[in-house]
Amino acid sequence: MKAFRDETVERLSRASGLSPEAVDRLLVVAEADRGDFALPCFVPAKERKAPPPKVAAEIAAKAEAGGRVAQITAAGPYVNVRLDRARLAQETVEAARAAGPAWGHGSEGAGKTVVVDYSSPNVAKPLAFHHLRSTMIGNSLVRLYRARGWRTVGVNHLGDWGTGFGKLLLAVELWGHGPITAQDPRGLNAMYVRVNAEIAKDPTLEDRARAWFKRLEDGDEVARDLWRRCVDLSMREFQDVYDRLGVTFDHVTGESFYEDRMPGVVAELKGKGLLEESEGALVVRVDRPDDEKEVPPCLIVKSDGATLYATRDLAAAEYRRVTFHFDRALYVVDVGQGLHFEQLKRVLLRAGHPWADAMRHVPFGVLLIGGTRAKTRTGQVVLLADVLDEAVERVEGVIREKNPELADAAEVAKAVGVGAVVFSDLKNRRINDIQLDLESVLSFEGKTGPYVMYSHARACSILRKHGAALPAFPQGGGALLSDAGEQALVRAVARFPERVARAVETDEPSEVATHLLDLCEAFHAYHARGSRDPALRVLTEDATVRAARLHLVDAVRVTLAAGLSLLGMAAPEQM
RNA sequence: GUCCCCGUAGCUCAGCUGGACAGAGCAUCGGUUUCCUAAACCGAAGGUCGGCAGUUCGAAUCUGCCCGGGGACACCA
Repeated sequence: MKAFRDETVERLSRASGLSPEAVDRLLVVAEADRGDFALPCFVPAKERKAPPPKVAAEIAAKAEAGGRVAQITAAGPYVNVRLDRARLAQETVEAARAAGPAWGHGSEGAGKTVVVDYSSPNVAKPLAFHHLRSTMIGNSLVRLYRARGWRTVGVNHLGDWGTGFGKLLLAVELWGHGPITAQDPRGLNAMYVRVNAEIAKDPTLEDRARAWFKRLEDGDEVARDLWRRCVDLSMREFQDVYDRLGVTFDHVTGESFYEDRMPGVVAELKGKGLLEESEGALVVRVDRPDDEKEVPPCLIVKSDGATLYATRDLAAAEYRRVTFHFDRALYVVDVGQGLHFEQLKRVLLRAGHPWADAMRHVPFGVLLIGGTRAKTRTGQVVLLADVLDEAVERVEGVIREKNPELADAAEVAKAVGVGAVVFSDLKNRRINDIQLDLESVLSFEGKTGPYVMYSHARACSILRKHGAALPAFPQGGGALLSDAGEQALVRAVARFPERVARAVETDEPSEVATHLLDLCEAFHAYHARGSRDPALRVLTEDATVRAARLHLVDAVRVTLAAGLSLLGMAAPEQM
């Protein structure tokens, strides 16, 4: 598609006298029935002090069609461009099939490194449904960046340190370590919920929890031992869910990993004269004279001498910079932490680290339950593992009903069930808050993961039915893929790579998800019309037509498989 | 109080680096299975793009104010 756009720009540039850059800025993608591209002539008309329709007519008259451009016509104030669709069909199908799983890949990230911090759950709590967001958005971003040539480093920054642990150790002091010895992660969580409830009733317990964390930080052996066992227990449970989701990391480093680096961070800030005492604590002021808003100081050391997560994030940022030399660092963390990352970046900049500008908070909306934010502390959670179980079970039911012959039904149900949950999270823009609505997460009709996977399975089914290897693309076959249904597929396949690039630019996996839905819609409509008219089937009588259509279906299959993979989903060949 | 995000059909959303008539899915109603998987397709109905100004040849898209919802604002992460 890029070659087609470039050529369009070149021809319009020559005809209009505008620079290629100017044409490229103005050129829009037209709706299919109007052509392929359109050039609105309002801006050039203004410069020439002539009416837009006149300018459009002049440009259209001067422009020469040819090559990849079939037709250039004026329509009111617009110049419409129609591409050589036979050529577009052929080049697109050939490019997609040649690329295979690498369709959509690009090289603009070559030589650059991105560190992606995602999932990063707190230890001693189970993975709840809302953890899906950071986990799957981050997982997808890693795949997307890698596809566009970046070297990627996926980091799981476990919350295994902090006052939360003090609370847990306090709980053990109060009620014993039963859940730990019993290897019972849910019991551990119940204890965490209970201790938070107790603290809410009796605020003096808060201080005792802080004291426990201080003991941990000071290296107290009892505290250390309990802590280690809690972390191990949680990690085993996390890994189980990550395996089911197909999520992996390059570096799993808890906040505790930075424990011995924290004094260095504090010393650095002190050495640069940035630390100030405030109400017994040490802070760095990060407001600037030209600020239009208030940016409160960043708290580095608490009044009892213990550190905070800002301290650890500073240590982590410096560590990642030194270790991975990143050109970009993403933090896939909910939108509520915007201020924290703003402060973090400002502290680093004040400390003379210009690379901090490469840090990007990639925010996402929170999960709402009954209109209010889901909180693990109050125990008001839906476990992620339970949702996955439920989804897989429902899919098994659907398979029994619709495809009882399916050989590896259990495996397929796992893939489709998990895919349904994953896709429900990735299909919308990150920033939207999401209401917990299991019915829509577990529905398999309409714009869902199973719908996309089903499209892929149907494409595979047609190719399987054909049996033999695909014949060569027929001479002049592009012209056989010329009707509206086929052209819609060609366009969707052709535009896939630019959507992937855009997903990376905007850190937005939903760019890919919505594009796949568009493609699926076109594919199902194309597929269904064969029910009415055998001549419109892919596997039709005419061998030449059949060959051209098979190539197109294979290009669709390649695109769906590549897209699903970028979203971190499986693409079963049957379901 | 200050700041951030969101506000498009009954519900969930797409469209938002401004461009030709605002699109889907779910739900509702009506069709399609001797036919490449009906997890599908086709059709009907459904919208003051939260409101008011402004910028512009042109605004769902940009700016300001207001309203509504969510969130952040130091010793939690």
